[in-house]
Amino acid sequence: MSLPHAILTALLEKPSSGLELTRRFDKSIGYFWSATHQQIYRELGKLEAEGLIRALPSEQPARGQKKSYDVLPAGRAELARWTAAAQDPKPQRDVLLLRLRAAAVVGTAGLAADLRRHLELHRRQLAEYQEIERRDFPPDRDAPEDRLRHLVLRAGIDLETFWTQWLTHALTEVAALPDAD
Amino acid sequence: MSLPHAILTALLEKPSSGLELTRRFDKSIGYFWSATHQQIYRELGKLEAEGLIRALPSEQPARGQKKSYDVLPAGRAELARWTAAAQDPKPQRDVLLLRLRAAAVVGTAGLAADLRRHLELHRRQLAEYQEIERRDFPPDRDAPEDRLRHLVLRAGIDLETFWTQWLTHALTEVAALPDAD
DNA sequence: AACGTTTGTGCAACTAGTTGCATAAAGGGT
DNA sequence: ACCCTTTATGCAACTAGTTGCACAAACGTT
Repeated sequence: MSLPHAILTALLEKPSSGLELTRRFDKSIGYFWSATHQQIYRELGKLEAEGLIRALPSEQPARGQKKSYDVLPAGRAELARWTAAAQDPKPQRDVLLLRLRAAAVVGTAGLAADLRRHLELHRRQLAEYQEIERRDFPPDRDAPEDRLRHLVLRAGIDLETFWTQWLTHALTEVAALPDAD
Repeated sequence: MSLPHAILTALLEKPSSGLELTRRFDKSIGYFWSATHQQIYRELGKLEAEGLIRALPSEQPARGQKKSYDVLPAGRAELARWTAAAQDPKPQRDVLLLRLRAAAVVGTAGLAADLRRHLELHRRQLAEYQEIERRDFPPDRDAPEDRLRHLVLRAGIDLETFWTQWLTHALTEVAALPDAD
C-alpha cells in the first residue's frame, strides 16, 4: 500500500497533473518506487474521493484537459502517519539470483550475455545517480530535507555500485566454469 | 513469472512434497524468492498439468496424504531455457527509501524506532547468512555448482551488509535533524 | 477544411501474490 | 472411544501491479 503515499510525497514536493506525475515517476521518485500512468490516474481518483488531495480549481474537468492536484491537510497527516508507522520489510524476490541458483543445476549455457547486459544497465544507472549527486548535492548544501534526500540517493548509488561489482565477479566465475550441460 | 522456475530449481535440487517445498522456501531458496504454501500448491498443480513435473507414484492422492514431485525432462529443459533467456530487471520498489523521502517533506517524527527495528532485522539476517557460509562453504569446497551457489550467498551477505551500514548512517542523520513538523 | 501527431486522461482485462479459511488424515493422551 | 494437536493439501476472495487499448483536445501541416 505504498503507491498512494508515493503520490502524496510527489504532490507535496510539487503539485502536478497525472501526466506530470508520470514523468516524475520515470525519474526521481520512480528510482525507488516505479508506477505506470494507469496506476497513477487510478490512484489520483481514489485519493481525491477520500479527500486526501483535490483537483486545483481551474478548467472544466473534461478528457484531454489537464487536471492538477495538490495535497489537502488530511493527506499530509496520512503521509506523516504512514511514514512513522512500523512496517515489515517485503519478502525478497530477485530474479537474477534465482537464475544463478538455477544455473547451478541446469548449467550456465547462454547466461553470460544477459549478465553482461545487466552489468551495463547497472553501470548506466550508477552514472545517472552520480550525475544527480554532482548536480543536486554539492558539498555546501545541507538543509535538513536535503540531507535526507541525499541519504536516499546514496542508497541508490551504493546499491548500483554493489550490483556492478557483483555482476563483474559473477561473470568471471561463469567464464571460469566448465560450462557443463 | 519466476515462481514456477523457483519450484523447478528446488525440485531438481531435491524432489519434495508441497509442504517440504514450503519449508525450503522459508530458508534457502526463499532468501531471494519467497512464496507461501498456497502459491506453491497452486503452481505444483499447474506444472503437473503442463507435464513439467510429475507426482511420484506411490500413495493414493487424497487430502492429507503426502504427495511428492520430481522434475520431468521437459521441466529441466524449460528451466534451462528460462535461465539463459534475456530478462529485464524488475522496476525498483523500496518502501524504506520512499519513507525517508516522505520524511524529508513531512518530518521524521516517530521514524527512528522503525529504522532501528529494521537495522536489527538486517543484522540478524546477515548473521544467518554468515553462519550458512561458514557451514556450507568452507574454503576448500569449490565444485562448480558450489561456486555458483556461494556467489548467490555472497550477494545476500553483501546486500545485508550494505543495509546495516546504510541504516546505521540513516539513524545518525535522523537523530541529528531538528525533528521539524 | 482535413489529417496526423502530441499531450493528456482513462477503462477493462489480466497476472501475480496475499489472506483467510476449510478439509482430511495421523498420532498421542485420557 | 473420544478429543486435541500436528501434518498436509487446497479453495476462494482480495489486493497490487501490468498490458492493451480507447478517447478527447490542441496544434501544426498541407
